[in-house]
Amino acid sequence: MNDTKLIDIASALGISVTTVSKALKGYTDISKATRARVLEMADKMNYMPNSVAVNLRTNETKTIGVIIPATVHHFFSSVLNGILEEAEKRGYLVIILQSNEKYELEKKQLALLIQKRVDGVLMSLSNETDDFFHINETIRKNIPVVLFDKIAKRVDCSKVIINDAKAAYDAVSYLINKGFKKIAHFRGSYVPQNSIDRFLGYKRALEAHGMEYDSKLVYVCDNNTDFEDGYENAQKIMAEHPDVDAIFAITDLVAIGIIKYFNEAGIKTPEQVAVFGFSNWFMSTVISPKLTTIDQPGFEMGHKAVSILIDEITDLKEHRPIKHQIVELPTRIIERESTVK
Amino acid sequence: MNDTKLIDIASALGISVTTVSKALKGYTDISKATRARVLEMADKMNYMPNSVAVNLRTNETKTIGVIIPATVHHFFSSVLNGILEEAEKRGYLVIILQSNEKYELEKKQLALLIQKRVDGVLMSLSNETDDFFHINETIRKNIPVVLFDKIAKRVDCSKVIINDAKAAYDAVSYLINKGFKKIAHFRGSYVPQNSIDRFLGYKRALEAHGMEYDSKLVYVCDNNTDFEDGYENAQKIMAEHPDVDAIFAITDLVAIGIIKYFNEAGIKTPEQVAVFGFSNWFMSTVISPKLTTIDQPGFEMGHKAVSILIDEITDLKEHRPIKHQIVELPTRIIERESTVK
DNA sequence: ATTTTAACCGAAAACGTTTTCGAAAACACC
DNA sequence: GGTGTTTTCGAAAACGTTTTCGGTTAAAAT
Repeated sequence: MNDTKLIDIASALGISVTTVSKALKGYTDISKATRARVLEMADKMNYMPNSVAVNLRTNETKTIGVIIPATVHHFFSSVLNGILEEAEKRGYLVIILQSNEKYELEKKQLALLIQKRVDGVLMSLSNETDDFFHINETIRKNIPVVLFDKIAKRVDCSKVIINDAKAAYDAVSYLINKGFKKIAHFRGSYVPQNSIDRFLGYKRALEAHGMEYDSKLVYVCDNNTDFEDGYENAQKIMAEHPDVDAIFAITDLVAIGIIKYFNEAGIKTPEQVAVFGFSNWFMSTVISPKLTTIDQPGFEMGHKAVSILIDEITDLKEHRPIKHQIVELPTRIIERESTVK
Repeated sequence: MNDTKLIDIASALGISVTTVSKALKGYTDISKATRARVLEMADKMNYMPNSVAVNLRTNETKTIGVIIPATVHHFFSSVLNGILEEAEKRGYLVIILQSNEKYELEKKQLALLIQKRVDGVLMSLSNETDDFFHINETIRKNIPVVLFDKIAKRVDCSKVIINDAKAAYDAVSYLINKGFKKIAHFRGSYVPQNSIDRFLGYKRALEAHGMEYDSKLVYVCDNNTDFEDGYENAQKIMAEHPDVDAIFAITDLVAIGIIKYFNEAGIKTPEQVAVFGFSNWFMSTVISPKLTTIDQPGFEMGHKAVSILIDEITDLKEHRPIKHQIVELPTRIIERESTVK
């Protein structure tokens, strides 16, 4: 254990800790000469400031907390990637917590982060979360929060999102323009905003193009971890509505479940039924036929969210007013085989 | 900002900070009565200890650092999942850093973690890493390190691994027993231990079954982020060795690249050429034909690695001798369509 | 009535920094 | 030689805890 601290440098040089500290931090009231001596000695003794002490004194930890619903998830790991890169670039470390889509866990973890004195928090809400007191409390405590992807419209903070409704609208419009007549939707569960918005986009696109919305063509897939849901509902819809000719799925995972079933049941995609996914996961190029989907820029989302968060943190520190922003990242249709005859 | 501290409780109750602190921590020299009063007041004032101050005083941060080569990677995100779960259960937070397979980054990040005063470090080495000074230095500073998956045999610390050589040996033996005669290997780059070990397992299996090892049947795939490498080398091998009848790939990603090419080129899998992957990524069930592969227990690996690390941290704290352990997690063959005719 | 013991509490130091403020020294000017 | 100015440094407080050690009081024992 050769942990050198300020006092070691000070006594080695016969000067005070104050002077050493100031020399290292470039204060101007230290002469060039002693400053040089300090720098040299610090280097020689391999000095590294004790972050914990610095944190206590400066009241900032240069750490941000991140709460996501899951890590084993292509989209979220992309976001994480963006977060880590941008945070590192700006000199912040990041503590990750995963809520496993549980509201209670999410709440507990947020409390943990606050206690750890993180400088700010990045969150994507769990599917269960429909009460936002814990988030509002955090904001009230002057800890900046930025929400991404799975957000709550009613919380007053910065957000980084895609326009789920528009993306879904575009997807379904695309299908309509391709000539598909009976378009079903495999939606997600009822609470998350994305799920609602994508459903609304689906519905609006139908109505905008003079097609009748039929609630019986909407199936709920609320399992996020495997493609069974898509598989089973595909089976079901073909029994109940054998004349459906396209399905817009809430995620690539669901879409892949659908295609899996179709492949096994000998239902041709896209000839008999076209399939449209959402998110552009890696595996959407692995499945055959390759999946048409919406590209959801996870990496950029992580980048942007960190960037906004750190800006708010520094604004707060310097007593500048912080203005919340809602950034909407563009999405686009990735056309592949599952929708082109 | 309503951050209550010990002194707030103390003055509200007309007692000293010492007493409050002791009451909260259950010291026995505080009367039942005042202890109750303190607890109640702390609850009422919503007291949460300032971790930074505690850290400084106790000289531990209850935080562990994790350095992995990549986050957008099915295996590593599984490990991360295990790490997060076990760490949370044991009251530790985790700081994630990704090296992007770069040695210099890995080194810098380790320094960052040390400066942050993490209590221990979990690492999976980058592909470039062939110098271990930074890790040995960390250990010398009495910061426990446990390596997982991509380890260095020469570093003296605990490790959690699979037996890559044996797993590869089993895979190739399986192919041999299935009657495949000309088995190629798509290996990884030359530095990482896994890559070496899987290659050795391949070679030994051939030799053990009286088959000749031919270095011309070994192709190098050193790109870890997409399946192009597998795709291109599949193309190449079919030109150079059209009579190959099985390929053992170093990862599922490479295997999927191979199958993709075969599907496009009309080469039947497994009829003409069987394909064997490694890791059991999610997408190995998405590809058609479904991929036979080796199950690599990422979640358990994360779990175990954290468990060992925290044990070492507490042993160290209580001045017990720490004994390094090498834990080898079992793997097994997942037989799917890509190898059964 | 005195001593012993136990129960309860608090002063103070410590963890390693940062920053304010004042003091000393050096220099300049008349 | 006095006055003012600049340069350079350090003492000390502060951040919020934890823990040691001693002190006070009350109860128990003699």
